[in-house]
Amino acid sequence: MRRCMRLVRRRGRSVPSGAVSAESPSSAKRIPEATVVRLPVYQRILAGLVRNSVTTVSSEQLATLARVNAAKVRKDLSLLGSFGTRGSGYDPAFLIAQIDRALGVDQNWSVAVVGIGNLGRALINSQGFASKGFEVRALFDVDPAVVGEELRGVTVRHMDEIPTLTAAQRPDIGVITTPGWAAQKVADTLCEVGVTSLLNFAPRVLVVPANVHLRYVDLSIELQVLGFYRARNDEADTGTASEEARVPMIRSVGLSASSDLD
Amino acid sequence: MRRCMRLVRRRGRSVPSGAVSAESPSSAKRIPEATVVRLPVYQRILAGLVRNSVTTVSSEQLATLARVNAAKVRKDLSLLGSFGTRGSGYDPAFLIAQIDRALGVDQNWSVAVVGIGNLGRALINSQGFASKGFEVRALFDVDPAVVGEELRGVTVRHMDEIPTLTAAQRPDIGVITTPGWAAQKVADTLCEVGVTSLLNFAPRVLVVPANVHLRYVDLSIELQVLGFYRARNDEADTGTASEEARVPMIRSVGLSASSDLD
DNA sequence: TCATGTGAAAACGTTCACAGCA
DNA sequence: TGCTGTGAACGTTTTCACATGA
Repeated sequence: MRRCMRLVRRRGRSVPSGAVSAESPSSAKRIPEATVVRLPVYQRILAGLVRNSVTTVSSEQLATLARVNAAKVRKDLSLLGSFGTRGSGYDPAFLIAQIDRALGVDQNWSVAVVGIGNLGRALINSQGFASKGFEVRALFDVDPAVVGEELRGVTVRHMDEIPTLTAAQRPDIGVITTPGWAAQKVADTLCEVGVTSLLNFAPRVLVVPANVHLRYVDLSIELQVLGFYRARNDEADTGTASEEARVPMIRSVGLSASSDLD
Repeated sequence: MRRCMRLVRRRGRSVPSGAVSAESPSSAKRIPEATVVRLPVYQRILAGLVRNSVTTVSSEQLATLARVNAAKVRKDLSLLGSFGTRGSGYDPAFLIAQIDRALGVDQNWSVAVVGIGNLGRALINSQGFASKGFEVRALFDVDPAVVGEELRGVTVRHMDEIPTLTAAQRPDIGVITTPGWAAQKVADTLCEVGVTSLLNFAPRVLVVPANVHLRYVDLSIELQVLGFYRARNDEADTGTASEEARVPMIRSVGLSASSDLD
């Protein structure tokens, strides 16, 4: 069972200690996925600060707002570069620009949504897509009642047309919002035309080529996870603590403990 | 043969005294969150096997279907107990029952959805809720055009009615599908009536009491993460490997490496 | 003085490798 | 023989603690 071992890992990760590459400032260090997931959160918070004309923010403040540990914020941000000022903090507007660059937001990705049911429609209309950097450029379904419909200026086409997409028309990101039973076929089709980033909302484990990035969003898993903790912890302390337990917003008080979950 | 039972006491948070800090009385081992998230996936796969009248499954097979490492499957399952048979494997139906129990599925949680927009409607109609163990029992919104509407047999009420819920009417899980700006207020209200499990779809970091379990589902974060990897990796290896890289569908072939990221 | 940036340590999660059992 | 269950190794992520610099 070692046939299909993936040899090509991105940049050799066993970097000798102290190997600080003195080259391009942009993608100097490897950014762990855990950090990547937090960057949009920081970004969102920073945007709020900018709207409120805040011109300086410390890692401690940012951490409080993001409900994480301050050291984590510093580590995360330091991966992008040294953008803070010792003694005072970070400039929100500048930080946003740096995070944007790291996330590739400037590239304006095109998105195709496959499966125009309730969920698909919800996503198309959601904030998430409206946000900068993402544009819904193609919609697909198989239902004759839906094909031809126009949503947000984009006409729904039949799924059979996906294979006819040219390289120029090919979306950067494919979003799968079909029923579970249809998801694998959709993924296959999208991968075949060269889509390499997929976001799957269907309750199904998908098989895709190794070069394709696949992320899952799964409502029923989230519910079941909540159910798990509900069944475990809550039975122990039901009823108590609805008063004092409220997490303090007070600055500089360590909120280290409650960072992860809760 | 376990040499020390890790009585995990770490992360002394500043919980006021009197809180029930003792370890969980119900089950033996602590189940890490990473495992909890995978359990519903296994469960779903096992259900498919049962439908196909499969009576035995090995960790290797299950791992292949779930696209994870076989050792991980065994570790995960062993946390629930020793349910396998050496030399042959696991009984899918039995395993489902065990996972169900661990997830508290037998308890039939009641769910309230707050924010009956596109997304809320999509969720209400989705498979996730239809699945066993979850029942939408209350719907809330502020829009007069929506309040009074009936969805799946449940009438939408005004959010102002949330505080009037009795303990018996209180949902086990609250789902927040409002716009971002309204989410914190909704969370506060739900927490005040004693809801201790929240699933937040609004693009906002929420502050909740320490005893409340809060999970996030955030479309724009997922898109941005995909954008990140798209911008980083893909520019490097476009064009190559579009053939050899295809993950084999062959059963029992190791897929060890490619599970997590990528 | 104050907050960043970062080695070092701790915690956590995954994978290996194999003892032990059906 | 074949597969589970699990110590131990390994890799990743978080947190600590403090040197460094504005």
